[in-house]
Amino acid sequence: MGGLKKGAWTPEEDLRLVTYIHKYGHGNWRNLPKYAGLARCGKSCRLRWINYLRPGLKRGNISKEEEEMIIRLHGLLGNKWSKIAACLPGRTDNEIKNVWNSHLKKRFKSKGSKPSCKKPKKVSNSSKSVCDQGNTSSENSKMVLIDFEECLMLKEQDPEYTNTSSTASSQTDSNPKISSPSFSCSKKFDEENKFWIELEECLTLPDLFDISEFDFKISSSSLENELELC
DNA sequence: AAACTGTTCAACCGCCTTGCC
DNA sequence: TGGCAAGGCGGTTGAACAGTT
Repeated sequence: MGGLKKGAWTPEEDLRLVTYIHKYGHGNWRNLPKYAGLARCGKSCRLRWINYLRPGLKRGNISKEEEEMIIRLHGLLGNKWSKIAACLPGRTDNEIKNVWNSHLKKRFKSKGSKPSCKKPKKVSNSSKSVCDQGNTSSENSKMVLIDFEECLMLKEQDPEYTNTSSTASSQTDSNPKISSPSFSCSKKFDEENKFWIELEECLTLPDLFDISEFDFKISSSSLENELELC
C-alpha cells in the first residue's frame, strides 16, 4: 500500500472528500479516494466522513441527558457502540466510545461496580438474561431498553424458555435489595426492533436501583405481552 | 519556565459480517 | 455452496493538549 497517506486529515483533504460526496455520494468507499483525488484508503475516508464530516453531527460536550442515556444503554447493550450511537442522534460510535473510556468508565470504577455487559447469558433453567449488567446510574432510572431481536433469538434457541413460570429464580434469593420475586412492566416499542419498558411505579425500588441484580425473562408465550424482572 | 503526568479524541488496525457471484 | 470483496465494528494507539509539580 505504498503512497497512501496516514494520520490527521488536512482541511484540503476534508474539502475534497466533502465536495466529492456532495456531488456523487459514496457508492463505493474503495474507489472513492481514487476518484476524489485523495491519497487515503477507502476505510479512512469512510471513517472521516462518518465521524467528522457527515452533516448533522453534534460537536462538543455531551450533555447530562446524553451521558445518562449512554450509561443506561451501555448497561444493557455492553460495548455495542454503534447501537448506542444509533439512539443518540448526532453522536458517533467513536465519540461515545471515547466518552465512555475517558470519563464514564472511571466513574463506575470509583463506585466499584461493573459497567459493561458483553452478551446475554443463561442464568437458570427458568429464566433467560437479556443482560447481566445494568443501569448503574445514580438516578432511580426506571426506563430500560430491551433488544427485542435478542429476546426473540434467545427464546427460539431454548425450548424451555417459554415454559417459564413467574416464580422467583434462584438468583433472586441471593439478592438482598429486593424481596419481591418479580414484577411486570409496560412496554413501548420504538424503531429497530427495540422497545422501551417502563417499570411499574407501584414497585418500591431501592434508592440505588441496579438492574444488574436482575434478569429479564418473558413470562408468557407471547413476547409482546409482558416481560418480567426476576 | 520547564519537565513531567494525565486526559482526550481522531485515526488506524484487524476481525467479523454481509452481500454478491 | 464456497470464495471473495466491501463495509462495519470494537479495540487500541499516539499526538496534542491541559494540568500539576
